[in-house]
Amino acid sequence: MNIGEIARRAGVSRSTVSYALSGKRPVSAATAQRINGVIAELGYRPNASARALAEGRTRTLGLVIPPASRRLTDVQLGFVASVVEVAAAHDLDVLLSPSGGDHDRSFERIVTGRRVDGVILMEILLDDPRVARLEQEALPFVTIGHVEHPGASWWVDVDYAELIRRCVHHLADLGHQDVVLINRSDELVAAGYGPALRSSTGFLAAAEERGLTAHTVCCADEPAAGSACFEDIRRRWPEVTAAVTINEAALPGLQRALRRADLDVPGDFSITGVIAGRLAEAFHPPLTAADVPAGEMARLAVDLLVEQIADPGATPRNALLQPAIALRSSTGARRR
Amino acid sequence: MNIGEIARRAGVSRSTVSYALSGKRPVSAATAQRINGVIAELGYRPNASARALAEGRTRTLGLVIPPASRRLTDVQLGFVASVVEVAAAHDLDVLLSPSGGDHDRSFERIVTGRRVDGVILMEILLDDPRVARLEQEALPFVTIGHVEHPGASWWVDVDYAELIRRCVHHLADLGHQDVVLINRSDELVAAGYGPALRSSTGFLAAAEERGLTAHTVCCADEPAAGSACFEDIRRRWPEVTAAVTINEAALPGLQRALRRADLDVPGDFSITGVIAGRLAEAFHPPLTAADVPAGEMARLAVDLLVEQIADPGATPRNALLQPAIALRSSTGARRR
DNA sequence: ACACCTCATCGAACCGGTTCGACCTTGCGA
DNA sequence: TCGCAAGGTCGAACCGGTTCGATGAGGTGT
Repeated sequence: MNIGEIARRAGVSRSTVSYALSGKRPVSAATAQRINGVIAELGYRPNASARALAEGRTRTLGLVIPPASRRLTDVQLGFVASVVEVAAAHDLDVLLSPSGGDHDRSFERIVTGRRVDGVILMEILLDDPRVARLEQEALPFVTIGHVEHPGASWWVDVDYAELIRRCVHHLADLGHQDVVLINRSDELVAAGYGPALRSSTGFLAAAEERGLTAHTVCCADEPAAGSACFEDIRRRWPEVTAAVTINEAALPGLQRALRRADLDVPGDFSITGVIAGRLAEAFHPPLTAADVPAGEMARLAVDLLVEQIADPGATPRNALLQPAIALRSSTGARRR
Repeated sequence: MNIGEIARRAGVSRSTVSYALSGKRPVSAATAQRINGVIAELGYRPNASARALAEGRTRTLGLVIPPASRRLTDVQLGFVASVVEVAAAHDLDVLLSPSGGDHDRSFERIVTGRRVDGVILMEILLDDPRVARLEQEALPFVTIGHVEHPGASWWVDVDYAELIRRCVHHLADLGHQDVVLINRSDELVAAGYGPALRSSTGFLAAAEERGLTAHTVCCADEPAAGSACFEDIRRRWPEVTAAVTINEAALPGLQRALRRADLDVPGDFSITGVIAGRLAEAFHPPLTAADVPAGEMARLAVDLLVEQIADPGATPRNALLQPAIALRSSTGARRR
């Protein structure tokens, strides 16, 4: 079922079939109809590899995800699904590449082998080697999160510093004096993971603005660590009455530790932060938190990438999202 | 940076470079070294599209996932991540295609355009049109779940009927007389989703074996539905003392409803079923449940697919997994 | 010394599309 | 009536690899 076969059966040349399909040159109505008839009859579709070779583009986007060993968070998973869906709307396919901070075989295969027209890079570090690699390869790309000094680059990010700042102000308004930030894992912070670092600076800055006493702790991305972390906080700083967190994976553990300590939320202790809406709703009570808009980020990322692919010379654009904090039931006035 | 350029700089023909790279014909040590030197210097990698066209295979697997609109469950997400990782170990890339029961554009693009060497089909229905499509296209594929009458086909599945049967026996051993199955959504059941149907039959059969009174309900895949569903159960069958479920998404709602009804687990009410380990641990108390081994399923699925691609004439194989039920703390003796 | 074989390499064809330039009609205006 | 433009089609080149058959150089056996 190749284009030559179609041409033969329709009694025309291969180029005429090609033009009938692409519409890049006029084809007489009679011929077009004959060709379309044959195509429909045989269920023909052009071979994607051949087309990619000839056109010099693959109609495929690469999506670099964190390695599976480090479990993807709920937000990240929603993001992946949305990217695939938005790309499909553009008639683009999505190739997945699990890759740690260092560029591994999978990443190299996609980038150097010209398997994709552009790349979306998830969970980038403040100084990410893969960014340099993509620039060197002159492959269009959009990062989720931005590097420390995003000269002229394309990215989409959530303004963690600002969101955390708002959370702190919200707690201060409620009368809290002693607050803690439950950050993500040590390793991520050490590796230079932007959201973790920016949350931390935003948190400390806001606490200072409002004259609060602030502590920050790192917590591995799993329930057990959440419990341990909370107990640690109670032991070290018993005066703390509210927590801000961006660590979704630790929430179940946090919940359990709160119950064990027989603390009522928000009566005895307030919790807020940046949390996927679905998880915030699942908490008991539902969490007052900013929801990372994974779907919108995916749409923006794909749109930016498509724009960049269409015109590689365009001046880079970016988007810094500031989703609103949804008021639910986990924050209340200080009461001790 | 194409193979001609490498050949020119190494002073050999294109075919010699190709043979040096593939090792399919001997190349003298001196020439090989010269070629490798040039390749390393220029950072050359063969163009994936050209190679795919020439070889007739893309070194890419297609993974058909449920559409993003229907949120992927935790297990499914773990599965996707594992598939990508296992495929990467085989030096294969993974192309994602969101597709509902009906074959849509994305699915057709992947299948007909020969973009992939084989397909893994998630969440198939008992009678799935996409299976027929793949057979017609003579494209190797492995299904997750099996169709009603899997003549000679390749698949991997979890033995829901058996697992649910064991759950019921476990509850019967603890003295429970009245049990309920909280199944997945009406729509899925109506569409002929295998695990839902097989869970139901396994549940009823086991209850009969042990002389239990059994009820089954469907529940949409979201927390709110879980609450409503549980309240409905209490109202209709107040004598029920234990539930078996495969609906992970409803768990948070179930949890909330239990608390509202002031029921202690497992003192007043026992819960078990087939649940992702991570979610089972997050429940309060941790759930006694069978864990769907997403990682192992992914490994098996990819291995089977690779085997089938290597030898399309091989006799089909399949795997029916029966993971053990992990005893945690959500089931106890009947006490009323 | 000659035939013969092996090893290393080359050139050409091929995979299945796209695209460019050329060609032949046909219709229109001057 | 002739010239020219536009419409429709074709053949050939090209994208960047792989693979097959042929060729030449060098070594061996008789």
